[in-house]
Amino acid sequence: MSAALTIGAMARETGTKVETVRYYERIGLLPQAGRSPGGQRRFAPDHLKRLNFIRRARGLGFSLDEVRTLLNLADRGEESCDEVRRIALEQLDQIAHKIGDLRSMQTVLSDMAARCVGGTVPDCPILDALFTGAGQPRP
Amino acid sequence: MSAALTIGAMARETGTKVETVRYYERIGLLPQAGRSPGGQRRFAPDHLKRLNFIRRARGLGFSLDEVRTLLNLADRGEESCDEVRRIALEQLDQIAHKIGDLRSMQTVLSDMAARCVGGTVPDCPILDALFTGAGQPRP
DNA sequence: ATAAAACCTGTAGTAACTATAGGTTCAACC
DNA sequence: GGTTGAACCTATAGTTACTACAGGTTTTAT
Repeated sequence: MSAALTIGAMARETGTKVETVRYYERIGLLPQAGRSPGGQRRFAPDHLKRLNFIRRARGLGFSLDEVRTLLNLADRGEESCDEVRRIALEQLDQIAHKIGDLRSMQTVLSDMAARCVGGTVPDCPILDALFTGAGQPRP
Repeated sequence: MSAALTIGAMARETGTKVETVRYYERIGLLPQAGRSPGGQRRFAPDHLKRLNFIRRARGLGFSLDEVRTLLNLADRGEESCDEVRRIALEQLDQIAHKIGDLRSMQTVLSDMAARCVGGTVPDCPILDALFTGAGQPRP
């Protein structure tokens, strides 16, 4: 028998609140956990992996619906291959954009931090450098 | 006189809902817009730039509070240079992590899409490849 | 001049948590 | 075997960040 995790352990290891873990189970993002004789949840390592994924994806700005889609991709076997490919490419596109945006931010912030060492921030125009004008349409 | 934008134009150009623009103004993320004689909002190009920034940053998983912090960095002149530097470095750290996570996702999704061309998805273990939180040291 | 589109305020609803209340189970110690 | 305190349970209410009306006014195009 592999190690069964309590909800507290799950939360601790993923930086999640206990209540949030229960919430994810309730809305079906995490499959129902097993229960102890007394009725407390006992999670399998698989649950932990899944929760970890959810949290990271959320931190990157994916909605719970998008996370659900990504997880379905993972769960799905070989059936519906075209669909899998379509979704994967769609997400890749979004990810490329996100990385681009983060890179721009990185550049500007590094510049700023570097200039700050000198003693003054001349007039750090973070907005100008980064997000001038209208950006790409969002999917 | 530079072009004054209606709220609809602002929304259209940034992929935002009109209501959301008003919301940002209400909570002080966007400074008060000017008004037409009849009382409708008229935004300056600066507002557009700012709104654009907010939207992108939100799409990258920054909270409104973090966005506010970032905007304050931009607004601040040369005063409080140490503070600016501290926050910039902090955000840089976060951004580096986010880029790393997105890269992992990219790798796995590309692999999946590539394999899908062949006709079948053998058993694409997106979770295993990516976020094996179980025992892996977090970067 | 008029009609449709876009705007206004104000309020209520949704998504994704987060906190609290009031009670039960578990594990560790005597 | 009894007790006690941390961790757990359900259920519900509150928070954040929007989003969607309702009911009315202003713009704009004919």
